This record gives sequence, structure tokens and C-alpha cells, in this order.
Amino acid sequence: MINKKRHSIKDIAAANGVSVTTVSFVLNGKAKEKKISKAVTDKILKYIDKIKYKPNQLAQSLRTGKTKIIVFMVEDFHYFFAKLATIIENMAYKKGYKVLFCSNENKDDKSIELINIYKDIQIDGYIIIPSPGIMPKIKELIEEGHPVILFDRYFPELDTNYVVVNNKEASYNATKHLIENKFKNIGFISTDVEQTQMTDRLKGYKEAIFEAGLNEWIARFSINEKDNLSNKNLDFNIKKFLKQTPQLDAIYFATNYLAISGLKVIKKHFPNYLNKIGIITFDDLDFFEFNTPTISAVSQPHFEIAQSLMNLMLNLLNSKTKSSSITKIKLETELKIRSSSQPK
Amino acid sequence: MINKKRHSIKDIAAANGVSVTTVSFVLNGKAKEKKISKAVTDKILKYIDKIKYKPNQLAQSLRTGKTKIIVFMVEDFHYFFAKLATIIENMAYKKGYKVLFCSNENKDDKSIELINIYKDIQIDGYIIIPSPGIMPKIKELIEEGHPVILFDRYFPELDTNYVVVNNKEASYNATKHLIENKFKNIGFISTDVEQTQMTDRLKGYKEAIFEAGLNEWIARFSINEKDNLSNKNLDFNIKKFLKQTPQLDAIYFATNYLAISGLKVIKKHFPNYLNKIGIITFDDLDFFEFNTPTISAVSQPHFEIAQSLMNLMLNLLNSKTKSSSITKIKLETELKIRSSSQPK
DNA sequence: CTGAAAGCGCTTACAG
DNA sequence: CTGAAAGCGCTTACAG
Repeated sequence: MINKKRHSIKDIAAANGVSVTTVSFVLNGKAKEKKISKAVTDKILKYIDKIKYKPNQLAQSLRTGKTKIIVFMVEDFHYFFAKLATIIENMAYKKGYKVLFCSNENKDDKSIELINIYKDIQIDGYIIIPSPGIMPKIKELIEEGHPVILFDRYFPELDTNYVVVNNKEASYNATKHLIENKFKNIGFISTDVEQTQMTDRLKGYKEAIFEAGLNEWIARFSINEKDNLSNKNLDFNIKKFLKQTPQLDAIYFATNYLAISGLKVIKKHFPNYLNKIGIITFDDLDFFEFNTPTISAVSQPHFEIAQSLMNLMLNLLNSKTKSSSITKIKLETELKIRSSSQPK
Repeated sequence: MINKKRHSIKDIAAANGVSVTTVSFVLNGKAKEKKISKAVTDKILKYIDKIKYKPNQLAQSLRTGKTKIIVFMVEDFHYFFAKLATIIENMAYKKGYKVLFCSNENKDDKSIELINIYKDIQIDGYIIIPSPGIMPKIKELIEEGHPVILFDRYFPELDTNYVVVNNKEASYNATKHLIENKFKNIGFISTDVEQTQMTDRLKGYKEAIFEAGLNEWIARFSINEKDNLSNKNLDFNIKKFLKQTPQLDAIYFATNYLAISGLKVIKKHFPNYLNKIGIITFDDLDFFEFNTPTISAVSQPHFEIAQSLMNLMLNLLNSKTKSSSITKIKLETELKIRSSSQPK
């Protein structure tokens, strides 16, 4: 490595005939507080500006224990992530933080492994979509004093910061929308995960169905190897469910990849369904907008989610006081009514 | 922070009645080389295993100048990125590296800003989809001795490691496929970016058209604010182009978000086109597979791209010798023929 | 108003 | 075979 050797505080001190202490104080904006004379302060400031001095983050980190790195752990890097990532990134870098994006694939062992690594390298803060069984690990993180924010789902038994959407209410509204459009036998296709985002959507569905005195048609599939869109197993299960339940006149998918799988199956094996049954899904996707037919969907407020997460995290990082106040944010979703949920 | 104080080498040394030097040698697998007795070595190894000692990465980094972090810079976090990210992540973590994913939005200033930050924190290696004008910055990185790999596109004038696909050949084949299916007036819709991935695709198109003695119909739009799928401006331009060029009986989109925009416009303003004109696009997307009609596409080998990138990077990181050998990899794409490109 | 010095936790050249 | 010590580049309590 061709070393146009980096400048160090020592160099600056030597060049200006002062001590490293003085330079450090000036660099850290403590000149006033430490009563460094204006003359010296200005001289140093001008000099660091001239040589474009940048402190060595590594040394700072070693000394202070802060790395200026935030972890952003999601389930996978598709759709939802893509919508949030750029916003998160831009907000973080603007404040001098780097973001380590990573995916836990909703697996506990991967989550734990990653968290352990990040603890080792002394990450400043954690924004996490938790996998089902990592409540103990999250608890540990919090007890050790790390700023932690969960999102998309949370652990009701754990008092922690989180940002989620109104899954239950949105699900209730989506179901009710189908009911109002005269659908009578509304299937609910979901996963068997027992996490809040999914159980709340189920609750909303059940409530609306119960209120209307209709029958429940619930299918919950296990998603082991979620290779996103090419989940043969999921396709197979949905196909089986549709075949076994010919009564259905509408389907509500609990999340977008289920809807994708469902649409694939319908187009292939039940093409007449497309114009016959109502379809709605949680979690909007760009292409639902121009699929034929266009697909009605519950749309999550990506910008608000990302913004809430980062604002909250930056607050946590800046508050010297280990403030024991916990912030829980529930954001509103929007029901995008398109053609798939119109009366048939 | 509740400090169940981390163990340090000093602690280990004290607890075992040896010096930190000895401990360090053992930790770094230099026991043999440094002739540490088997007895001492074993004792230390057993001890660090018992207390689950993990070295402080920060201190190591400060000392060695290595951070065990790789940067993976893409244009944006959609589609292409999602396909590569998990593979990259898993390969990296397995080897003890962390990955800083970031997006440059194909803007030079953002690229440069990010690279400067990463140089500051002494990132070990750079995998970059370069924005149009950062050749000087890339050159600087290389000259300073940083391992750098470009991908998706490269600078022909710069002798550097890269991983790309056979854009020109694939584009030639895609165009030829349309020609063989009797399309005579094939439009080419692309961006005005002068980067290899795009210019090569244009070349392939032109070559096939020329060979067949057909007319060229080329539209190249500027993509300023690429907010991915909701690019009103792009929609507008494509609509205008289609209106002004009624001769077209087929369209070849140079990349997937152009195809998405095009499909939206066609569905909305030229619905009869769907069954009338041929469509093919570069860069496959999951939903092209179950759009109506299914869309033919040039599919990139995501797994091979990710794997090549990481293997190459790990090689670069491990070779002590500043090997001056440059690796240039061009991977094969696959033409997925679906219904949109069938003869009409 | 400013500085000498300790220390964050490592690695390694040097000495014995 | 093993250890004392310097040094990576910072921050900050302490002293004057």
C-alpha cells in the first residue's frame, strides 16, 4: 500500500507546537470548555482544515468503545428491505453512522450468530426484525445496555422499543372490504409462524369474519426453506388447499410472497379463478399495480417506518442518560383497492 | 452498560502465569513457529476455550490496519441486489468478514463520499458497481493498494479486476431470437448512460439488426431520479416513443426497470399491443414468469456472479503478495424464452 | 490556559 | 522456549 501516511494528532501537535491534548480538545469541540485560547484554537482548526485531517475511527473506537456503526437486520433482502434500505442508509450516513445490513432468514441460529459477531465488534445500535425464538438474546442485548429497536414484529412479553404497523386493524379492514363486496367464503392463507405480525393479521381476519357471521377458511403453511418466489413446496400446498376448498369465492393472503405463490398457482391451475374470485393481500408490491388483474393490497408506509426507526435510533444513541423510557410505535397502513377485490 | 467485563489477553496471561506475548502467539496460531512448548500452548488453548475469549477486533484492527470488513456497493437495493446479497453475506461471514452493503444510486458524488468514508475506517476490500464517472476514484483506490473488484460494468480504459456478463453476445442473441420469430421492426429502449453494460447491449442489438438488414429503432432515455418502479418521467417518455413509432412490432428493453415501465405503459395506453408485439428484456425478474403474457428475458447468473465476486475478493485478501495479476471474468447469461417473444 | 502521561487491547521486533 | 516493551492513534483525568 503506497502510504501517503495519514496525519495523526501527534503530527498536528508537533506542527503547531502544542500538545496532543490541546489538539484533541479542539478537534472534539471542547476548546471553549477547556479554555483553549482562541488564537491556538483557530490555528489548529485552520491547520486540520488545510491538511484535511480525518481522525482514525479505529483508534477512536478502541478508546471510546463506540464504532459509529448500526446494525439493520432483516428477514431477507427482498421487497420490504429494498424500500427501507436507502432511506435508512441516507439518514445514517448523514449523521456519521455506517449501517451493517444483514439478513437472519428468520432463523434463530443465524440471528444469534450475527448478534454475537456484532457484539464482538462493538456495534453501537441494533435495529432488528426478530426471528421467532430470539427473545432471550434480545433481552440480553438490552440488559447489556445496547440500544435495540425491533420492527415489523415484536415480543409482547418483552418491554422494548419497536416500530410496527397496525396489522390487526388493517387485516380487519381488508377482510371487511371483501365482505362488503359480497364475498361469502373468504380464505385466509398464511404461514404457521407464531409471530405478532402474522397472528395479528389472523386476528383481524377472524374478527371481521365472526362479525359478519361467515365461515372461516384458514390455511397456514410452514415456510421452511423460503427461497422467496420459487417455493415449490408452498406452491404445492396452496394448490392443494384451493383444490380441497372449492367453496372459496375470495382469498386473503397474509403476506406478499404468499400472494405471489398463490397467483402463480391460480394462473397455472385455476385460470378461471382470476375473474371469479376476490383477491387481496397484505404488503403491497410494485407489480400488483399492473398485474392483470391489478391486485388489492394493504400497503405499508415504508418511508414512515424507515424514518421512525432511524429517528428513534439516533435519539437512543445521543441520549447519554440510559433513559429507561421505551418507545412503541404503531404506524397506519393503507388499503389500496384495485380490481382484484371488486364484486364479481 | 452492565459490564461483565470482557476478557483481555492480559487477563489470560495473568491467569496462566505467562506473558501476553506468549498468549498472543498461541492465539494467532504461531505457537509452533515461535516454539512455545506444547504444555503451555495446550494450557492456554484450554483456558481461552473455557472463558470463551474473543479478541477485541477493534484493537486488532488498530494494530494491524485490517478491519475484516468488505464493502459491497451497488446501484440500488432492488432485484439484482437482493439476489446477490444473501450469497455474498453468507460467504463472507463464513470467512470472518463483515459486509457493508451500500448504494451509490449510480451517482458519482455519493460514490466518492462513501468511498472516502470507507477509506477512513480502513475497509479491507471493495466490490463496486461503479457509477459513470468514478474511474479516477477507483484508480486511486487501486493505486493505494486496496483490493478492488468492479462488477456489472467496468471501465475499459482501466486495467482492473471485474466480473460482468456477456452483455453484447446476450443482446445479439435476444435480438436475433426476435428476428427469427419474424419481427421486422424491433425497437430498442435503453438509457442514455454511457456505461459498458448498456453500450454493449446496444452493440449486440445493432449487430443483429444490421446482419438481418432491418431498420434500427433506438430510444435512449435519461434516468435522473430513478425511484425505481414509479418513474413518471420514464413512463411518459416510453409512451411518447411508442406513440411516435407505430411501426414497431417488437420491443427489446435493455434492462428490467425499463421493461416494467414499458409494460405499465402498454397495459394502460396500448392494451392491444400485448398480443400484437413481441417483447423481450434484459435482466429477468421473478414476476416476468407469471405476468400475462409471460415475458421473455435474458437471465443473469446471480449465483455465479456472487460466488465469483466473493471468491475473487477472498483471494485478493489472502494473498500477502501484492499480486499484480488482474482477473477479468465474463459470465454467460441465459435467454429465457417465454410467450411474449413468440411469433404473433 | 496547556501538557505529560496513562490506557483502550492488541501485535511483533528484539533480547535473552 | 519466553518476556519486556514499543506502538497503532486516540481520549481524558490529573497536574500545574
